[in-house]
Amino acid sequence: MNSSVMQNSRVARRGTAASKGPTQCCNKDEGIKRGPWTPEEDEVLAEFVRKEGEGRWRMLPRRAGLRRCGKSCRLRWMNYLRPSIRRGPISLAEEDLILRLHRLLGNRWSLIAGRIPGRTDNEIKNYWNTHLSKKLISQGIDPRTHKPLSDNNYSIIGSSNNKGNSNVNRHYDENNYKLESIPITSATPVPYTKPNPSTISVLLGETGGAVPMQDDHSNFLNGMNMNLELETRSAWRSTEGLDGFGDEVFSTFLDSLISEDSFLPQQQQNQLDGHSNTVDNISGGGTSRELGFDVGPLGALWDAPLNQQ
DNA sequence: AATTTTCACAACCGCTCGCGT
DNA sequence: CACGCGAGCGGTTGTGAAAAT
Repeated sequence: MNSSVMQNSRVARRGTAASKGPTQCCNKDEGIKRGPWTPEEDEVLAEFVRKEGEGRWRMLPRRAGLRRCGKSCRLRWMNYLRPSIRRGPISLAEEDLILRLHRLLGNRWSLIAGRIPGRTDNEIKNYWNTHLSKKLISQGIDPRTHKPLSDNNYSIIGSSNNKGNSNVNRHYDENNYKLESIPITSATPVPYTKPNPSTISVLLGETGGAVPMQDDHSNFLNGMNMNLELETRSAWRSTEGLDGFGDEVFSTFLDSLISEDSFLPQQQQNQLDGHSNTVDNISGGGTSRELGFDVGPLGALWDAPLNQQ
């Protein structure tokens, strides 16, 4: 996504509200093509966007002569054709950063992607679901909460290892990581709802589902005399109508959190404490700096409360 | 060698918000 | 204020490839 404003303001907003009806641009009739894109389609789309610029996605297919819906065109461009997209495997440094940001932000993939140049939200989401969540589990860490698995009755919802059966959640056996299928009851899915800051840790709870915010974040913010509401308000500013914290403030705030300099002492402290630490175990020494980021000086907070439950 | 299962990721879907009318 | 459009987000699904049986 290349709209940082949108990235920062359009944080997770899945909700329980009634639908506005079917998406209008994606009629399944009218010969709209679906499925994988061909090189020819890619070329047409890329050429058109190069000439005309991004935007007006709904009109684009007709104007470009593509038999795709606008949404599909936009997704293809954003996730695959954009020149700024970085190809190749996720590096250890990127993985480290994803982990840190996920611990801070939860499943807000576009926000996370916004801090990792060249990577898309979709790519990061996929990488998380297929690699990182399993990696954390194998190290005894709950990928939802970034806490030790033994603390929770653990289940993963939202893992993409659900191929071919959308009505099944996969439970990881925390000892051997085998998957077992459990039927979803009507009460199982947890729709995304905007959490009240005071009830965030409740929303994080044991039923699984999308995790909007994590209470270790709140602890660490509280630990810094920074109210959880700062983060919450920043993340949900669009829905709260809050203008007290600008995007640039939140951006700076995030930058400060991925600073390595002050992160290290906490890592060492955690090791001394004999606790496992997500980043410790996984990062392999990757740094934000390796990614070419200029991060701020405040990162001491990053890891402070992880094991203080 | 054939079939089944698992994995990885591209693409889709349903939903929401901002904005213009 | 209500409505529709354009756009973006996160969860889910589809599918080809690889691995296992």
